[in-house]
Formats: sequence, structure tokens, C-alpha cells
Amino acid sequence: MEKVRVRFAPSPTGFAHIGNMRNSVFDWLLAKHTGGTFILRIEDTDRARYVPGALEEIFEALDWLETPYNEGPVTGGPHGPYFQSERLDLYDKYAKQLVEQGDAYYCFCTSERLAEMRKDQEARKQPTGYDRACLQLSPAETAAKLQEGVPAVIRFKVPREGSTTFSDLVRGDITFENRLLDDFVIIKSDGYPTYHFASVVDDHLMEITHVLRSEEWISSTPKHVLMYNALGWDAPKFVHPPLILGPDKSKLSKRHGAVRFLDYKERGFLPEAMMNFVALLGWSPGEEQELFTTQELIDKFNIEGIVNHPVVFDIQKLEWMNGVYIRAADLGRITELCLPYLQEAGLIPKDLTSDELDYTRAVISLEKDRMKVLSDVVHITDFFFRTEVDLEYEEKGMKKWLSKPHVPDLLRKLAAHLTEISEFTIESLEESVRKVGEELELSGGHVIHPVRMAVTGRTVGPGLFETMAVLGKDRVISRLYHTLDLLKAGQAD
RNA sequence: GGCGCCAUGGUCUAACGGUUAGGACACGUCUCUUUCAAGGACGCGGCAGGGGUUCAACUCCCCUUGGCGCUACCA
Repeated sequence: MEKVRVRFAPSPTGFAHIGNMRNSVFDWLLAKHTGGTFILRIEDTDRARYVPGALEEIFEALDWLETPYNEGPVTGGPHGPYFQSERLDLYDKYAKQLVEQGDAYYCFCTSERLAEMRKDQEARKQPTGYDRACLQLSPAETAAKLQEGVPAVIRFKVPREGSTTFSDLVRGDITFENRLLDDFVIIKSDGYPTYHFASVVDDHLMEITHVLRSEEWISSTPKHVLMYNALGWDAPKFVHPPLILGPDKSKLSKRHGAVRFLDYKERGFLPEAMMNFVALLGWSPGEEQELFTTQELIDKFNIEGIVNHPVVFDIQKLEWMNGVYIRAADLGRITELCLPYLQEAGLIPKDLTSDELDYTRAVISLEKDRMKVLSDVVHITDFFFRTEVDLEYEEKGMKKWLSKPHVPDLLRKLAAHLTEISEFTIESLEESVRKVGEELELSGGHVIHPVRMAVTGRTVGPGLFETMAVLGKDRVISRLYHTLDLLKAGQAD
């Protein structure tokens, strides 16, 4: 099998988002699958949009997914540096080569002139594009302007005839008419290369075999192919996975919310769930299984399975999948991961005694199976940690049960009974509760529902006896009396 | 507007000329059950439309329609 060299080439202009990371996962899986190399290259050529901290996001996201790169910024490698901002001399060298060959030229047009020209073209419903004014400049004129220090860019001279065809491994051959391509800028007036140029130079020098990037890049690929040709280089293979769409079917972006990849970490998605889900965002193994370990993904991942149409990001399915992984995960691990949420909510102290940790673990063992995301832990377990519980008596189910006339008697008798028993186990509690119910000649539901509400303040939750056993004798009895007080105080009309 | 990509249920996807069009999420009903989840069972719901090609089209070709993307000295 061909060993690929693939690169994940994010631009530090914002947080790492779902689309970025999906591509990085595809890159990584492809590299692992073929025994190839996964390279991280930072495309920091836009000084104006540079966002401090963006780089750290990328590192953290990669780290969280456990998809380390083989060559890149920190670890280095034989094709560094891996920051484009540190490779300016290389771009300069090849840009000058293109100018000398006559495949590129200096342009001194101001952005005002360009904007006006574009406006004019649009008004006349002409295709927009540079009018090549500066191509008419004589070598002497160009040299003079450069000498004077007039701000200049370098543009690639796109052939006006013919067409450019390339093969996208996902879609097959794609052809563009050259005359519709603009004489695009390759070196900006600040001396930095544009994406188009830098990525071509770097992908070649870094010996990238497969350029994997989202579908939105298809229309600029012919520009890249033209540059490879002009430089006498073989173009790499192109792989364009589909765009990821929001629920409204437009390209997933900030306005859809929840596109920042690390938000998912913070909300309590498990990395293995994200890996599994993201791998399926635009790729299909072609079988009915859809829950995969990372190793299975590595074994199965292939370019043929990448789909050719945009895919909608279905958060509900992600949540379902995360729930599956939480249920499968080890209790100790889930407990550990839940602690920060509980601490943040002020439900448990920052420094836990071993008793407190045991209690928390017992609580989570009861609720683990009903979490979709770890942050759910706060609202489903809070009653275990609060000293007193709110009854939210006006809530429909609550009022229905607690307003029944037998309730005060039931709670009083149960409290008295529980005070007497020595063991507070699931079995002894069930026996006790049922016994008190029988004494009052009440059916199961008439006993269990009110007791649950009195003890937890909730109408829903894990099994009542398990819950009571975890809560322990003191909390249970105190809550029974507390509820009795509330009912007496007139909450029960 | 121009150029490009794409088109199976609400969403993700299987089918690679011959299937009662399969699976998953979501949704609904039932079941289990002390409640809620989870689990189990069942169900709702799809080949965008029109032409061809073929003995036979979801599958191949063309057109239409629709969706999306690109159209910067941003990536």
C-alpha cells in the first residue's frame, strides 16, 4: 500500500472548528492506514487576521483526539520550518523564478483601482478579473517602480487559452477554462505569499502526496495545477472531502453556534466519540456498522469511502453516540471527568476527601447511564449534593402525588421506621418502604412516588432504593422531615 | 451574473442494471419498569422531475429543477 504524506494545514485565524478537525482526522486516519506520515503545517501568512491563542487551540484539539503529527512545529522534521511565516525566503525564491520565466509579473495597481475595476466589470456583467494593466509595463518601468519602492504584488500569469484538468480522487476529472481564471496574486505587497502560492511551494517541498482539504477549494485547484506546471513540478493527488453544513444547509459557521471544536470537549463529549463521529462526517465505511474504535477506523479508512456531497452536522446523532460511549466507559474515568463540572457548579469542593470521592463515584454510578454529555452530570445529580432539596411543588407530577392525603402519614411513618433500622442497603430499604406501604394499605406507586419526591425533590431519577442507599440514612431522614415541614407549612394548599 | 460540485426518507448512509430499496439518529406506538433513561419489539417516512439507453434502471447518458461552494493583496 502506498505510504502517504499528508498535511493538516490550519490557519491560526480563529479557533479550531469542526471542519478543520474533520480534515485533520481524515489526514491522520489516512496516514495511519497506510503507514504514512501526518504533517502539521501552520499557514500563518495573513498577518492581519492572526489570532493569538489559535495555535494552542489546534495543539489542544489534536492532543485531545490523540492524533499526534509526525512532522510539525514542535517536533520538527526534515522539511521544516513548519510555520509558513518562517519560510518567506523560499516563496520569494520561487516567485522570482516565475517572474524570470515570464510566468509571473509585478503589479503596482492600488486596491482602489482594483475595486473600481471589479465594480465596473460587475456592472457590465463581465466576469471579474484583473485586467493585466501592469503586464504592459516594460521591464525598465517595472524596475524603476520597484526601485522607487512603489508597493507591489506579484501575480501569476494565467494562460488565456486552453483549459486545466485535474483529478479529484473523490469526484474524478474536473476541468476549468483558463480564460475564466484570474491573474491571481502570489506574493502580497507585505512580502507574504498568498495561500495559493505558499501551499503549492510547501506541498511540493514537503513531498506531500495527497492534498486533502474541503470541497470549497475545488475551484482554486486549477490555479495550483498551473503553478505546479510552471515550476516544473508534479502535482500531488487532490482529495476534497465534502463541506460540513449546518441544519439550514449552509456551510457550517459561527452563526450556527457550536462549531468550535474544543467546545465539545468542554461540554463533555468523549474524545473517542468525537473521533468516531467526525470520521463519519463525509466518509462511510460502506457497511452497516457505525460504532468504531479508533483502531477500527484506521483499519477501514480509505479515500474511496469519502462521499462527494455536502453533509449536515447532526448534533443529535453525536449526542446519541456520546451517550453510547459514556455508558461503555469505565466508572472511575467518568467520575474523574465529571468532577470539574460538579466543582464548577459548587456542588462539591475543589479538594475532595476520599469519602467525598467515594460518595461522588456512587452518585455517578447511578446516573452515568443517562448522560448524553458529561456536563449533564450537574443537573441530574445536584440533589445528591445539596443539603436540602427544592420541591418545585407546582410542577405537575409533583403536586399530583404530594397532595394526596396519605402522604404526610406515609412520610412520618417511614422516617420513624428508617430511624430504627441499622442497615441502609438497597435490600433493607426496599423491605422497609414496602412494609410501611403495606401497613398503610397503599399500592407500590402510591408509596414510591411520594417518597422519591420527598427524598430527591424530583419526579424522575434512578431506582428509588439505590438512590436512598447512596444518599444515606442522615440525608434521607432529614429530607423526609423537611418535606413534611414544607407540606405542613401550606405548600399543599 | 459567471464557473464548479452535488442530488436515496427530517438527518447520516447502503445499493455499484434485476432487492418487497437495507441500516443508524430523530420521531411515534408498544414492551420492560417504582419514575426517567437504557434495552427489546413494531411503525412512520425516501430513489427531485422529465427525457433517453436497455429485455430490465436508484444505479448509465442528456435536460430541467434544486442545494451548496468559489468568484480578495482571507484562508
